Amino acid sequence: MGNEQKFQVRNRPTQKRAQETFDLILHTAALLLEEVGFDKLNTNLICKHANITPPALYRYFSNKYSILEELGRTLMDVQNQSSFRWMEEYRNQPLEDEDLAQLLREQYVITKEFHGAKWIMRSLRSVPKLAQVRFDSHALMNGEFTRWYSEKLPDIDPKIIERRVRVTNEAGYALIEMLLDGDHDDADEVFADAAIMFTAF
Amino acid sequence: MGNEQKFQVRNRPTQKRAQETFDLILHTAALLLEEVGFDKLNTNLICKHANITPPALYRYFSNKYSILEELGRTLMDVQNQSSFRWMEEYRNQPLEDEDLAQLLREQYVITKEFHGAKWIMRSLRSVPKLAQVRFDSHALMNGEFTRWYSEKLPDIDPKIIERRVRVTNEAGYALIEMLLDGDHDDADEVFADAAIMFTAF
DNA sequence: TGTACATCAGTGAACGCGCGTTCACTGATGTAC
DNA sequence: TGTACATCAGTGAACGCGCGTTCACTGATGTAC
Repeated sequence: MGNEQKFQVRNRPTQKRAQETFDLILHTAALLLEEVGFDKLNTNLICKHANITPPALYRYFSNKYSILEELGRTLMDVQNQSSFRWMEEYRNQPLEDEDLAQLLREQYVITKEFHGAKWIMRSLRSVPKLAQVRFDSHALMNGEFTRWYSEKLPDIDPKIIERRVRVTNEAGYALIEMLLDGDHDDADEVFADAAIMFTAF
Repeated sequence: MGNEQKFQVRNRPTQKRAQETFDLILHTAALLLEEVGFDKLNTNLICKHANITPPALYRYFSNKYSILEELGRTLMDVQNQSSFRWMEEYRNQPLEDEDLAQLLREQYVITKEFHGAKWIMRSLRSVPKLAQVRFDSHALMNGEFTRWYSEKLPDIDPKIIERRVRVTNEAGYALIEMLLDGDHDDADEVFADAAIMFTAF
């Protein structure tokens, strides 16, 4: 597909002023996502709120999808870094329910504090052009977790571990999205329950 | 909000011809969703494929959201009916892993066969105007499942049951969405694993 | 260290396409007598 | 049972708004000598 590149970042900024504009666009977009949601977000609106003109935005991003892609990569990256730290910490320890709950809680907090995260996660789900970002990230994390568990549980078939990691990760993300929707004031209990459920394996 | 009604069905058809057009629009939209996804779907496109003119569509639906809403309600309803049947069947029996796996599998099959279901579920997640459909349906099912489990487990705090039902239902839907994404050929095993996980409660 | 020049960054204004939406109309269906 | 009339269903054509996108330009930053 020759037009795939249309959804990548166009020019990475080089000068300091350019870097500021680049960041400003991403930051403004994230704030606007929180305010108006994904479908109402558009490039003109971002420009208006960022006090720049469309061609300035257009220099760096082809369209709103490429902005979302950039935000999505950043969010996934922040989440993944947290998982890596957790894996490192518990590499040589026995694992308990509470430890898993801790991981989920931390993911939740990180995501909650990331502007527009709710919408970013949703659009990574629902926009085909962005699905790749989510897919790559999940594939990476599933792989890492599978290796990590395999070290801990060398006598279990890695294929089974892989599948269960996939199931728990997917469920974990879904629960975080559920809680981000608001109206749920029992995040801690939900994660505690989920952790019990996950360690059932 | 005075414009809330804009996303409801406008006129329910009365005559036979009208009913056919109404159904044709929904059916065409569902097929198109499978083909082009949610963002590329629009009313003009639906009209073209259904061989009708825009005002004909507009007589019944205000816009693509109201079509999605109708499709969403229907899908949720079909899913829920299946859950009701399952609950009825196992009301007076002890529950085993395999029974839960059976429920999940049936939900999966039903959803898979419903045209455009993947996109319908996704848009119910990501479009705020449609979120209510999903919310209502989940609230209903969580309530029903909570009552059902409470009968079976009278000595457990209903509040805990409610939370765990919520967690498992949300996870269940997420797994179905994951599997609908394709590239996963191990649906049966995933559901078997999930059932083990869920019965851990 | 200053200046001349090249490149980078951003502006202002416009344009064209596609989408939702409407208007005035024709044709189809149902109903009263 | 037939006909006259009311209402329902759908057409054809157009329009206007908003969005993405571009063009020709000005101003800012970096660099070579």
